[in-house]
Amino acid sequence: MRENLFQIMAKELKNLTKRSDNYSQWYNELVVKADLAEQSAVRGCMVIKPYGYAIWEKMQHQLDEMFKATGVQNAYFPLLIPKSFLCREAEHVEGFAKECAVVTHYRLKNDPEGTGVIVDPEARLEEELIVRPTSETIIWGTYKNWIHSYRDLPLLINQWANVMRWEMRTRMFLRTSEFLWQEGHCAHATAEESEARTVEMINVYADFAQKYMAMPVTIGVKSPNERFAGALNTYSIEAMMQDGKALQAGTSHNLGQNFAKAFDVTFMNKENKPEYVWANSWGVSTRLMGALIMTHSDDNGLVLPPKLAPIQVVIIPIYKNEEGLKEISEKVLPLVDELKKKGISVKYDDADNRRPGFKFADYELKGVPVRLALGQRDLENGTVELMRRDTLEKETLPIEGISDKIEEILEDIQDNLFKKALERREARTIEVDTYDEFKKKIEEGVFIMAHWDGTPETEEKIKEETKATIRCIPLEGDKTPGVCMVTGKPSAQRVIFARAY
RNA sequence: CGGGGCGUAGCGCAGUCCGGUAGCGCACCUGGUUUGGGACCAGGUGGUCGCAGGUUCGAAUCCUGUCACCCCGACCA
Repeated sequence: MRENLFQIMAKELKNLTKRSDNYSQWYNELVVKADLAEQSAVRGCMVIKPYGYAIWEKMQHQLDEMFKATGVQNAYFPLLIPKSFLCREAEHVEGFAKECAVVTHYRLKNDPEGTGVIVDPEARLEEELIVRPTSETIIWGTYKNWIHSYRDLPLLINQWANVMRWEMRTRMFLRTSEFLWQEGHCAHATAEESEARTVEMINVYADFAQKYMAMPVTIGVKSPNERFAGALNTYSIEAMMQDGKALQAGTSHNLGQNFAKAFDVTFMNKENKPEYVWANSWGVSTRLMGALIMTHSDDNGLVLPPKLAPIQVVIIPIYKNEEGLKEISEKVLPLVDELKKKGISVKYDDADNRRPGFKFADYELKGVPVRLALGQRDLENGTVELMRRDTLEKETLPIEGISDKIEEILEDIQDNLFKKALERREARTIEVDTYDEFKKKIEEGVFIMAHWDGTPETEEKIKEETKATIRCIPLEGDKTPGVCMVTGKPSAQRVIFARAY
């Protein structure tokens, strides 16, 4: 018989590093039990529940501010893309064709041979519509009408939207059929400007990941095999999950003039000559939620960095009767106000239908960074019990000045989570020089820095034999040349190999 | 699309081999006692056993078909 999450976690999943076998089960249960999301009735889709969505909203809000600081504006484009649009860019359509949902009809009718409704065969669309898997095509189809002169550039637009990719296999947050994301689409007058924008945005993502999600990432260039369909070049941020697998957390693509040519987007330059514009696109998705969960969580549940926690502090009263609760509330309510004035989101959970022990476990499961507990004993001593979610350490502190202390601890938790994740990644990143050693080490769940001859064939061979791919060619760090571990041909620098989600 | 698994109460499952009153835990409702780490006692509500056929006096159980979902592959900016 199946016990509850905690028993399962305790029994089967005690050691994080040994988790890889059951990792996906652990992850799924965590998403469901922490009340973030659940599988929907629609194949491969999920229902994001209020608590999960609150985290996403915090991410959105922060990203939006960062985008706007670079001059980007928000807009919105249609969900449905005419099939002919999608086909304009050859590589692009090839990359997405296998996973597109298609709208073919616009009407239903009563089933003449029974109850219920059927698709009305009379109502077939002349041209099928594709549910957007990404919006490059519809957006460049639109930009054609927006861009005429060099004075219209740069055009810096972002949209928050849902997209659909009919993936064969799905996993909550990491790869769902429908997902929420933002996609930025910029048009520039020169190749240099467009490249600079592409790099700027991957840096924004890296900043966000590290400062807000407390998740260390490596910025790098994708190998040709992993490049976005229709791009000249793809930059990505790559993160390591607790099982040592890699997760691509955000991408920024330099599209060159491919889409401008496909959609005939030109502008008059200062010399009054027509030129194709230079394009880039960049996006992050609800996959970041998955990354957040898999980077920090432990067997007690979610662990949220304070900067993204919908509830940063929860206060739980411990009392015997209504009188007791009243006394505690008198002490707690001014503290709640004080914390709110500092901009800290705080929940005072005085619901009397749950016992304190239940609440403790429940808020741990939800990843609330700081918990205060206040009972009769504390009232007498002028103290409060504080527990921090990252270390699970409890201490009893004077209630006097506790709000300053909390502010401090929240910052410390944020830093500590990043530090822990960084240490883990460093401990599990190794340099390897022979293919034999590579094959052995890759089984352990590590990032391997190795030399590669730069050819798709070699990468393909490694992928087939080891399931590891090149996550990225890091922009920073060691640039010492060497020889490819497989072919012995020259290599410009080490690249990151790992198994990926 | 291959290989494996599963479908029984809101959730998690037993029962299927060997056909014979539809079960358990959690949740929910009522009452009481509780409340410093997921409370306890008593009582109660809740089911076309995925769907469709077939065999049988009788099917959750056997047979045929079909549809979901999950895991492992293939696929995946």
